[in-house]
Formats: sequence, structure tokens, C-alpha cells
Amino acid sequence: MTSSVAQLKRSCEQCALSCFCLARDLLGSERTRFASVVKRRRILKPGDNLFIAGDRFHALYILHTGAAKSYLISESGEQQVTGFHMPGELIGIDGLSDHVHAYCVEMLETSSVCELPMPELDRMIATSRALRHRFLSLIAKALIDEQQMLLTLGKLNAEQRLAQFLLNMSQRHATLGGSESEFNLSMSRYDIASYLGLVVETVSRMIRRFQEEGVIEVEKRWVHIIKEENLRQRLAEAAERSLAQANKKRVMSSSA
Amino acid sequence: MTSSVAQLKRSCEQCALSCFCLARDLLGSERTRFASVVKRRRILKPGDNLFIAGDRFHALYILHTGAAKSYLISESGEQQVTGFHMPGELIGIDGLSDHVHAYCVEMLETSSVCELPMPELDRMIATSRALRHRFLSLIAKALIDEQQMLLTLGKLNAEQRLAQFLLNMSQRHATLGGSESEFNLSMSRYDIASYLGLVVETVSRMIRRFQEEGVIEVEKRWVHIIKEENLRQRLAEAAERSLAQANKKRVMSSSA
DNA sequence: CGTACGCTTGACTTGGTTCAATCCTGGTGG
DNA sequence: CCACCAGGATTGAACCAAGTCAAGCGTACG
Repeated sequence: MTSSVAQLKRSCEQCALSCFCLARDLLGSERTRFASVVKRRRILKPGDNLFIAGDRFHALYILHTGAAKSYLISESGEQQVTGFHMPGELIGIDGLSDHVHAYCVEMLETSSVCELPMPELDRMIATSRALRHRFLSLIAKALIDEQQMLLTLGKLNAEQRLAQFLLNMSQRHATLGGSESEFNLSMSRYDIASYLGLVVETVSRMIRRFQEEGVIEVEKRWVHIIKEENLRQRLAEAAERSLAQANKKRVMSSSA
Repeated sequence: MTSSVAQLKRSCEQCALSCFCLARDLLGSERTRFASVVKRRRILKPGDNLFIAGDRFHALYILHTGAAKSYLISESGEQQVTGFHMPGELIGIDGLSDHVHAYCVEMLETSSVCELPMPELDRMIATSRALRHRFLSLIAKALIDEQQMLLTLGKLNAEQRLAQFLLNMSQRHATLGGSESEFNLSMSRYDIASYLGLVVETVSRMIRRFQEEGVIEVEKRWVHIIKEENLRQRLAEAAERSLAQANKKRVMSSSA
């Protein structure tokens, strides 16, 4: 037991991820203390659930390696993917509201996850200003990302949703030190479709369209973004129609 | 100055809202201390912005009376309404991530708003366990609500989106002590449409459909929900098709 | 008074879904 | 070792829910 804790301390202090995760802003002694909050590393296989909706909440998690998705089951029994998680990200915040998890988290790859029991984490949030601020910052970031996603689902067409998704994945891979233009997707087309509020056929067709136009290259789950700026352009293009219309109106009223 | 602070203390302790807002779980001395964190009450008129995207973040807000909407502006210049706020709700959490607000908040009615400067609030979060937990709970609740909205935009059709919206509004009005079946909407049809990822014409048509079927009664922004259970039913009905299909498959494979 | 805006309604169009067929790949069992 | 099968992915054709366009009504407000 003791040795495993010691090992965890070492792993937290030497962890390459610590410049991204909740521990990012912690210095010397605080980081050591944080390491002692980490209870253990769980190893999970693809398809395993870290938790499901209705599970009692007792700890937060940081994804250490691998990838995961979170999803809700609608009243009519359909799965809606609400997010993908990459190393360094905080998982399980949904349980803070009433100590029961509101959604499900399932691994997409073999992953290791750091478990942070809430009582200990809470104590450290109270006493470490740096950790508290980092913690709130990560939660707020999650909130902002979801808002962005509301915009994606509310305003963008299928092509733009896929463009947005690819750019987002690219950027997150880059943040973790990977290539910005070449990476592997860890989720299925079905997951992508659900996440983007589309059906799998539409996702497939949009990928083909991008390939035919030479914007990306795709081989199964491997993606190569050839013209990033082209993808960005498409996101702004919803304006054209509505702007053109607004201009038309302006012209009409000024000529009248 | 002093007298105004005193007045605020009184108002926090006697505020009818305190059984809903951030101060809910605070007892005697802590509630008094919380009252001293509240800097002032700002009064805003319909159309006024509490803050807009890009504004520097320095305080959180609790809506005291009135109503507000939050929205994002997409890259192509369109407005996407991401939420509606009612009394007691915490506003401005988005600024915690990098001290700049990510979205805009605009009043829908003449409203009063309690301002909680972040440095003072942060100190109290660190020291009051009750406040800290209530704070995290409210943030997590916001996150869960947004996830639910992702499901709405990703999986529900126009009719179901409106049903969901009406039930949600009804429930929130009831929580604040109003009628569950009769209330006034504070937002325009345009805001509702944007929020639900629809166009205003579709919202108008769905309202008409519900009225023709005797499920609701609407007069301008006043709503009377006649058959709540009917609205609920519709939310589960997406299943029919997919469940029917799943059953068909099961029959096929068992007969084969 | 008029005009601009919120809202409604009808006719038409279309982007994305649905349905159906096929291909590919990895895993399982004979 | 190969045959077989299930599940992921792709593709084409037909369809429809929601968007677009256009017109009109009521009313709040300068």
C-alpha cells in the first residue's frame, strides 16, 4: 500500500501530463500534496464504463492515457454523445450537483485514469488557492466548450459541423504535443455522428466530400488535414447568405 | 455607503430568494458574511447587457428579479441563444476560465442583479464549506443542463424541442413559487427559435399545432399548459420508430 | 401618423434522413 | 488454416421535416 502511494507521488511529480492536468499550477510542496490525493490509477479497456448515469458520485477523475466519450441516454432510449475526452482532462464534474452521475463515460481505447476522491480533493481546494483556481478554470472551460457545441448543433450545417470537429480534434492533439495535421481518431463514425447531431451516413458523405475536394486525406480512423484554412473558411460561410440578405434589405430601404 | 451595505445585509438575510440562490445553505453568521460579499444591486432594463463576450471578468452575478438570456455570436455573425436565466440563478461562470467573458448576457425584462466580486467570493469559497459545495453544485447543475440541451438539439425534432422547452419553463416557474400550468414567457419567439436551433416560423407553427390539438393555450407570451402529460409523452416517442426497427431486426435474426 | 418590428401563415425548396444494398475487416470456431 | 459472421463503413435512391421566401396582420413607439 505505502509503496504504491509512494509510486503515485513519484508518478504525479514526474508525469508528463502535469503541465496540462489539474495539477498544472501547483508548485513543489503543493504538488506533492496533490499526488497524495490521487488514490490510484485505474486501467480500463475499450468499451468499459468509468461510471454510468445514476452511479453514486464519490470521486473526480483525470484521464491519464487513452480516450473516452461521455453520453446521455434520451427518454426514448437513444444515445447522445456529448463529448470526447483526451489525456489531462477532468471527468466526472456532473456528479458534483447532487452526488449522482448524470451521464455515462465509456473508454474508447485502453486507458489509465487517476482517481481523486472528493473529500480529499475538496480539502485541498479549500486550502490551495492555486488548485482552487485551476479547478474552477477547468470547469468553466468545460462549460464554454459545451456552449460552443450548442452553437454548432444549433446553427451549423453538416459540412460545417464536420469541419469544426476536425479542427477541434486537430487542435487538441496539437496541445498534447502531437501533430496538428495528422492524427488518429479514437472514436467510430457512429460516435462522431451522434456527437454532431447527424446520422452516420451523412458523416461518411461529408468525409468523402472533403477528400474529393482535397481538403483532407482519410484512411479509416487516420486523418491528414491538408488545407486547414479551407476548413476554417467554411465555418464563416454561413454568413454569406444571411449577410447578402441583410445587404439586400439595406439597399432596398435606402433606395425606397 | 455604510448604510447601503447595511441595507444589503438586511436584504440578503430577508431576501425571499435566499432559499434558491447561492446563499441557500448558509446559516446565521455565514449568511451575514455572504451578504457583505454582495457588492451592490444593479438595475438593468430590457435589452441591456450585463456583460458581453470579451469583457473582463471580475464578478459573478445572481439574478435577483427579472429574466435574462445568454448568447454567443458565431464566426459567421449569427446569434445563438444558449440559455435563459431566472431569479436565483448564477450568471457569469464562463469568465472563470481565463478572466474574460466568453458569451453575452442580455436582460429580457427590467431586472435587478446582485454582484459578487470574485476576490471576496473566492475567499468565502475557500473558508465556507457550505458555500463551496453550494457553488460547485450550481456550476455542475449548469453543466448538466447544457448537456441535456445538447441532447435536445442533437436528437429531438421540432415538436419535441418545443415540448421540452415548455415543460422546462413550467418547471422553473413552479420552483420559484409560480403556477406550473400558467405563466408568461419573457423571451421573444426569435429567442425561443434560436435557443431550440429552429427558425421562428417553425416555432410559430409548432405552437399552433399544440393549440389545435388542445395541449396548450397561448395568448401572445402568456402560456397555459392544459395537458402536461401529453407534452411528456411526445418526448419519449422518438423511440417508437427505432424501437420498432430494433424489434424487427430481432424477429428477423430469430426466425433465420 | 407611419413605420418598424414581432408574429403568423401559406407555398415551395432542399439538406439531411431513411431505407437498402454492398464492402471490408477482425474475430471465432470448426 | 480457412469459412463464416457481426459490426463498422460506404454508397445510391427516394423521401420528408424543416428551412426559405413572400406576404400580411397587429401594435408599440418615436
